[in-house]
Amino acid sequence: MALEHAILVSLAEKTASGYDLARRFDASIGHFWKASHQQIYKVLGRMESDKWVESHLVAQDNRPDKKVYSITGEGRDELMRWSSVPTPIEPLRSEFAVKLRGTQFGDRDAVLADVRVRRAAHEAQIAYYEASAQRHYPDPASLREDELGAYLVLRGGILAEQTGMTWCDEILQAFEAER
Amino acid sequence: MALEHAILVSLAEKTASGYDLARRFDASIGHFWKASHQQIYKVLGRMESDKWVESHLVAQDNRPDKKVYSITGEGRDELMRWSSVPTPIEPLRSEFAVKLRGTQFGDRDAVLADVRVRRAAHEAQIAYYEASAQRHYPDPASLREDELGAYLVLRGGILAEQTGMTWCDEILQAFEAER
DNA sequence: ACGTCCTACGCAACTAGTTGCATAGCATCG
DNA sequence: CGATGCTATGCAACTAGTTGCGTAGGACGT
Repeated sequence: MALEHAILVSLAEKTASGYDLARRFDASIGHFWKASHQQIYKVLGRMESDKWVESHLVAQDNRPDKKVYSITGEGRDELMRWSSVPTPIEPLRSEFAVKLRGTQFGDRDAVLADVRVRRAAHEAQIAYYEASAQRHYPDPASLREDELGAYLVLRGGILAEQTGMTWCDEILQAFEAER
Repeated sequence: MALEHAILVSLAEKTASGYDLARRFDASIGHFWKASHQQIYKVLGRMESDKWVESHLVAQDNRPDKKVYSITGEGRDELMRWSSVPTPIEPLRSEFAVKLRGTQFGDRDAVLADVRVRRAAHEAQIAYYEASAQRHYPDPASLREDELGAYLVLRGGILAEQTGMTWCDEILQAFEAER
């Protein structure tokens, strides 16, 4: 269950409400672990019972009250414990790969159109990540200790997207050669 | 729901029992879409009610009977329909990325040990895929039409694993430079 | 005045997938 | 002769995550 730990990491960086977390998950951390607000609220409730986080209500002007969560000592202990357990290697899981494998039983042109769409999506995502890297870490040679993790994760995203694009190109080439 | 379609693709290639499918999912298709035998049996039941597949019992010597499934016309129609719908782009999902991001709140050396283990796993997987490619597709320049999809999927696996290894190297380098 | 969007929280019902177990015969190894 | 492991199917209970809906107030445009 990485969602709990993703939330702990996020709260260790900065306290937040469920709503704030949902927005963070739409942005930085969420590029590598998606979560809907419903899921976040549900898990936050469980984490509060487990004493990993605690909350207090904050009244706001012209806005609904919010419940701001912060990580507890036990939460930090759990983060430490979790970091020392090897992460299970998550197998690849790609519906697109299944489709590609079954192209001969389907609509070949539709699959190729799909590849082109995916290639464009990878390209856009690379541009987005590159811009983000440029903005937050203009000098990767000298990163603060607390920036290193986030930077390396961003690098992982860039590498993965570039690979996705390369794969798309290889697929298009192979199908064109075949025709 | 790609499991249904992965099963349809597999059955379109060759009829199989649930048990056979489970073993195929441990081998070829399963490298890109894992499924337990329980999940496969469950889904096969649903697919039979939906008339996408049909089964008949086959008695065997010295072995339990088996229920051999084959794809129906409706199943092939569904495969065709599915192939023409764009595949939703599946977001990255990596517990390891979450951990890397939170390294400052955890046990740095344990995380680095984890990276080394993962690097070795990627290396082994590449060797396995390369051997598989060599054995099944020794001449990629001249593939039969029905081999192309499976070959390209294998290529995708190799590319992804290589990227995983590259990422591990980058992480190790960055942490060594920092120390 | 009305519609739409944003902040903010949450429940209920569902689907997908995991974990643990049960059954049952035959093979193989020590 | 007993343990282990393979073939073969499946149920039950659980967890994680999705989809759809509800509430409630304020902002902002037309």
